Amino acid sequence: MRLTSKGRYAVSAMVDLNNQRDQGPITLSAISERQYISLSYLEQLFRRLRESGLVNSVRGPGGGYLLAKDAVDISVADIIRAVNEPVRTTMCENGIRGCHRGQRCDTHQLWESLGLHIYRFMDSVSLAQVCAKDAVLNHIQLGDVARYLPADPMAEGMIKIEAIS
Amino acid sequence: MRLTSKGRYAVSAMVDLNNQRDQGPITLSAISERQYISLSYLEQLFRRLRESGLVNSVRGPGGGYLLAKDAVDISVADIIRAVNEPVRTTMCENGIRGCHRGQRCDTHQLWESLGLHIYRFMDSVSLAQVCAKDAVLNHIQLGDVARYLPADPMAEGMIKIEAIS
DNA sequence: TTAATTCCGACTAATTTAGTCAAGTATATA
DNA sequence: TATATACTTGACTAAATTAGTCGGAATTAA
Repeated sequence: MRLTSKGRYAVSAMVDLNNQRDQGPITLSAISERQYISLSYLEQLFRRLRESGLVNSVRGPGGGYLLAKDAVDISVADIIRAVNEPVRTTMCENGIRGCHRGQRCDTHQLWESLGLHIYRFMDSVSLAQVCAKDAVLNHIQLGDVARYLPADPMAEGMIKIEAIS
Repeated sequence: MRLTSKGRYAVSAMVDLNNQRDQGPITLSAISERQYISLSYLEQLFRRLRESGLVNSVRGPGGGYLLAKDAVDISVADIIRAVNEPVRTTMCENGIRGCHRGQRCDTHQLWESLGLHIYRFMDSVSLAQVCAKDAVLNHIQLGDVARYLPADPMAEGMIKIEAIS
């Protein structure tokens, strides 16, 4: 999980796309103007968003981009994952096994787990939640981070998140 | 909040430091060997960790680094924040007000809020939690992400996290 | 005094981010 | 059909960040 301004750009663009979803296909130049992101850079980002199945494209005049699914089914993590390269594991050559110099990297699983947590958290925030607050309050309330649940509750213990205020 | 392998290195080093805390000051070369991080790069990272008050240094032979506070009082976010440059806000020139070209950047507060969430989550995981599981299971259980609370519960609503399994 | 070790600044290389450019291809519409 | 619109693609560049390297200076235990 990488978190840089690249992901920020992508999230901003997707928010824009969803906010304008009644207008039919949205052109990148329109997004470019509203979000102050260069058209060419948006082209790069949307190539990836399309390849990840998050947006559909319509070519020709009147064309543009549309969300491929409902905003409640798109998480912030989906968007960030789409535009980022897969994380380069600098410390470990292979995946979860066999770390470099033939020795076990004893912090590998540790970071894997921590990364998983962050990932799940980001996956718990949907584009719809982000957009709703953007439109209404321009601000996300903590209480709206609905549920933060592991894919298999039995596997690793389970956390319940409740808004209590 | 930026999340790259730089932060990973720093967290790994801090985990190592805490795991060896009974041994007195720990030299960077020892950490370098155990964690496969170059000594010079560790020097860069520890300069920042020291400036942020997360570690104390002891110079001269027998010297090295020690955690400046108890591991329960150091969050993963503290560590990552320490080694990273302050985030460059590419889209907005000033802080929370006055975005570029004189116009209001309508996704600024949005991302501020989302970033705040991620931040708080990372702040809820302490080095001690990370280390405990590293030593025993080499794995963090979800149920151990103890509390995820805003600094001022009244300000923005409040979330309670409970392990329920 | 000597060796171990942190401290510090300047430098470099690799990678990623951000952005440009110059072509294409598809298609609605005049 | 012609044309303008808009996506698609690949190659390229510049800036920033990451991940180091290097050489020395300061500190201090032995």
